[in-house]
Amino acid sequence: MLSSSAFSAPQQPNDEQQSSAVILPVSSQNHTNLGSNNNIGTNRSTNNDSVTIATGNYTHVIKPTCEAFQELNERWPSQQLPQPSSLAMPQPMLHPYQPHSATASPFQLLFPPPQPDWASYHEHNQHHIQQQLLHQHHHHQQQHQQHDHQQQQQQQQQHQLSLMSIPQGLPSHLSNGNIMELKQEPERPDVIQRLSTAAPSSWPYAFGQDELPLSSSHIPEEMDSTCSEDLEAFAKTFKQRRIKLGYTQADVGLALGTLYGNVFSQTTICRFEALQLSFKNMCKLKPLLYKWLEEADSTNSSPNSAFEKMTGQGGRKRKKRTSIEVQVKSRLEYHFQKNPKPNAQEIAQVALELQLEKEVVRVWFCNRRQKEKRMTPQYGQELLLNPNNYPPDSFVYT
DNA sequence: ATGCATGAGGG
DNA sequence: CCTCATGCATA
Repeated sequence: MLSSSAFSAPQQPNDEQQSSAVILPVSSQNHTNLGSNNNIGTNRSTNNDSVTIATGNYTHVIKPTCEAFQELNERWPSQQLPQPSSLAMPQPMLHPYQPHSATASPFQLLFPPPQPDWASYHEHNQHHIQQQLLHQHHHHQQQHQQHDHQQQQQQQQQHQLSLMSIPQGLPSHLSNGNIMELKQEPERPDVIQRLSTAAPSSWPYAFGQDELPLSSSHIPEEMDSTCSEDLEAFAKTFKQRRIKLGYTQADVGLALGTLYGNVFSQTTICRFEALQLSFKNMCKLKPLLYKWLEEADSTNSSPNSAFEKMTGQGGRKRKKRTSIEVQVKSRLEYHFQKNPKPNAQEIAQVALELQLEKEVVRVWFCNRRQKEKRMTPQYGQELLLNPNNYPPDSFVYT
C-alpha cells in the first residue's frame, strides 16, 4: 500500500510527517462554509506528499470473515435518510450520532436508497433507463450469470468484512514509523454473527453538542461491531465535526499521517465521508478518523503551524490521465455489461474497436469493477432479487 | 468530487 | 492478470 516505492519520489527522507507535531491547521473557529465544498484551494497536497509515508507503515492486515454484512443487507429497508445535508448550513446542526442499537429496527440512517453512487450512472443516467429497458432482455441472461458470480464475490467479501475487529484505541506509541496493525480477532464466530443485530457496542457517546465528550480513555475497545449503520452515522458525524472544526479533508488526511503515520489524501477522506470506499476499507479507516476527531476536538487550542511541505520533487512521472469520451465510455459500459471481466484478448478487441490503448481499457475495467463493489448496500441483495434493478449503466451502444 | 492510474499482494 | 487501497490530476 503505502510503500515508499510506490510513488514518484526518489526516496526522500520525508521525516517531516513524523517529526512534526500534531498538525492543527485550524486557522480559526470560523469554520462555516469551509467544508462542504472544500478542496479547491485546500489541495495543498500537491505532488509532494506523494512522498509517501516512509515504508510500509502499515501492513496489510485485516483478515476478516463473517456474514454480518450480509445479514445487514437482508434487513435493508433502504429508507430515505432524514438527513438534511450538512452542506447548506451556516451552523451545521450536529446530528447526534446514534448507535445503531438505538435505531434498532426501523433503520433510519441507512445509505441513500438507490444510491447512485455510480458515477457513470450519473452521467448517463437518462439514457440508461430507457436504453436499459430496450436491451434488458439482451443482457438478462448474462446478467444473471454475472450476478451469480458477483454474489459469490460479494459473499466472499462480506464474509471477510464482518469479522473485522478493528482496535479502536490505537496505542500511540505504535503509531510512528511502524506497522499499524489492525489485527483481527481470530475466532468468535458467534459474536460476529450478531454484530449487526446485537451490539449496542457502537459508540459510547452521541455527538450532539459542540463539545464531544471525547477522551481517549473511553474509546471502546471491544466493540467495533462496525456495521453499516455505524459507518454511515459516523461518516456523517465525522464530516460535520470536521467542518465545524474548520478542517479540510486534506487537513485530516495529513494529520492522520502525523498522528498515526499513515497519511491519506483528500481523496480518501472524501470518499470515506461519502461512503464510497469498500466496506472493509471503511472499517479500517474508521478507527483512525475516530481517533483524529478526538484529537482535533481536544486540541482545539492552538491551530499551529501550517507546516511546510517540502517540495520533494522528482520521481517517475505518472501517466497523463487519459480522458475517455462519453461516447466511448458508453461503449465500454456496454461491453462491461456483456462481460465485466474480459480477458486479454477481449480487452484487445475492445481497445481496437474503441481505439484506445489496451492498458487504458484494462484499467477502465478494473476501475469499473471496483466501483461495482463499493458500498452500495442494496446492491448485493436487491439486485440479485431483482435483475431489473440492475444499475442502469450505459447501454448506449451505437 | 471523481476519473484514470499505480503498486502491493495473490495466484 | 486480478483485486484492493489509494491518490494525482482534473472537472
